[in-house]
Amino acid sequence: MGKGEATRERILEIAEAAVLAKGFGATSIDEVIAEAGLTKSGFFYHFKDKNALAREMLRRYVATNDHLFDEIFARGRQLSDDPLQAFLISLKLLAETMADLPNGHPGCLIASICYQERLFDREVRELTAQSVRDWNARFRKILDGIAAVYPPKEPVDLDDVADMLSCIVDGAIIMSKTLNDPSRLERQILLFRSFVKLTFTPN
Amino acid sequence: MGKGEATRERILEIAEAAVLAKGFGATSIDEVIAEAGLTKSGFFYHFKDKNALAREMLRRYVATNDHLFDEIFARGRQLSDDPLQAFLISLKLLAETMADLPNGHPGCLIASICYQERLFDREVRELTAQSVRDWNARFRKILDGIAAVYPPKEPVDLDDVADMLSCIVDGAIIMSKTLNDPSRLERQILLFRSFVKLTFTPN
DNA sequence: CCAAAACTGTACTCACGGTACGGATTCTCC
DNA sequence: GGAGAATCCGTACCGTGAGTACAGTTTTGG
Repeated sequence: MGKGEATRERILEIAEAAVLAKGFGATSIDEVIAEAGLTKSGFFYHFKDKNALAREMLRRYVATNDHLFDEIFARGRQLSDDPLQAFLISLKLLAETMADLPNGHPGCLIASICYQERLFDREVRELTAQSVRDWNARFRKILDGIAAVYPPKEPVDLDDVADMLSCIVDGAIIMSKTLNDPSRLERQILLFRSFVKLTFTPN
Repeated sequence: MGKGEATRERILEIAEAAVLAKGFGATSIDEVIAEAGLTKSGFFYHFKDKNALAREMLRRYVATNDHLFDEIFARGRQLSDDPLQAFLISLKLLAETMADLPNGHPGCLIASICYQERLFDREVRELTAQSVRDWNARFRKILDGIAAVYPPKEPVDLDDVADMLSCIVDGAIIMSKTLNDPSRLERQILLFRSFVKLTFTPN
């Protein structure tokens, strides 16, 4: 890794924390470069403008999350051959992972960008939309595997159930931050787990 | 209503739409006053700074939502004496109401503020937290009434179930906006309804 | 009609995003 | 070890938006 790449990474890390804490619009380049220890010229050497910064932040965030999901859901399948059990295990792991974050979940970049959409260009907005679609598709695939073995009791749309996980996580992060109570996120994921259990477990 | 009050109301309405569309930080006073048809001096006559604007916007938003909830859940109780049925009816009404918004739900001010917390003073943040607590308490009370008649099958924490509704609505709004698909909000509320039905309906 | 309320106008300040560009390091590779 | 590219600094500048100050003007309601 070249020196430039290391600087880029440092900028992205600092910027992400700042954006999640106070929003993109309120995050000044001046404060980011102050913390990163470089000048304005240095910053604009790496990113042509704030939108370029947003794009790279987003790519970084999505990649990190994808990797996390890969791990968690692979581990679930590894611990049980039954697709339902594997998913329930993974959800438990997900809840634990979220709960273990020291100061609570820092926030969801997609949600943060969502409420400031006009600030970003089409490419950034398309990136957020695509990542949400990908996550939903991932969950949907898992649910398909479960429904093939355990037909759901209540007639539910599996696409909606897949969406629900993202919705709950995003919503619970907001509630955790608003009420300053990190535990809510974990509890909401476990409640979603109860829902899945209740829906697919045969009587 | 004096003329000043009417102007205040007009400013708040314009500002709310702008904030939900692009975030508080990106909403300029200049554009708000241009649309409202008054000068900067006129604006600062009504609000001493942007934080005062945020406070009043929030009060307005919370009051509107409270009123909407009052109506919807009163209507549910009115249509059925059974607490579970009443809640299920109300959730259906809520889903319909959200779906009927012409351009999709404009967004949740609490969520919008949540991701820009550092921009606001303690009073604004306390206002958001209190309104979330109030909504959760409202739902919790309804769930208590249901659980008294229909003990839940899966052992769930009623506080968490109450939280879940807010989480899902907030999360679904984000997904709706991100994917530019207003229908997701309605479907998520109906899915929560399925969850409630599944949890409390006796076999 | 008169005083208070509801504005207007002008003229500032300060912070921030962004541009421009020349120069100085520092790294990399031959 | 030298050359060229990558990385970064310094400085000066522009436009926009938040906010202040304050004197003056219109509008409203009793």
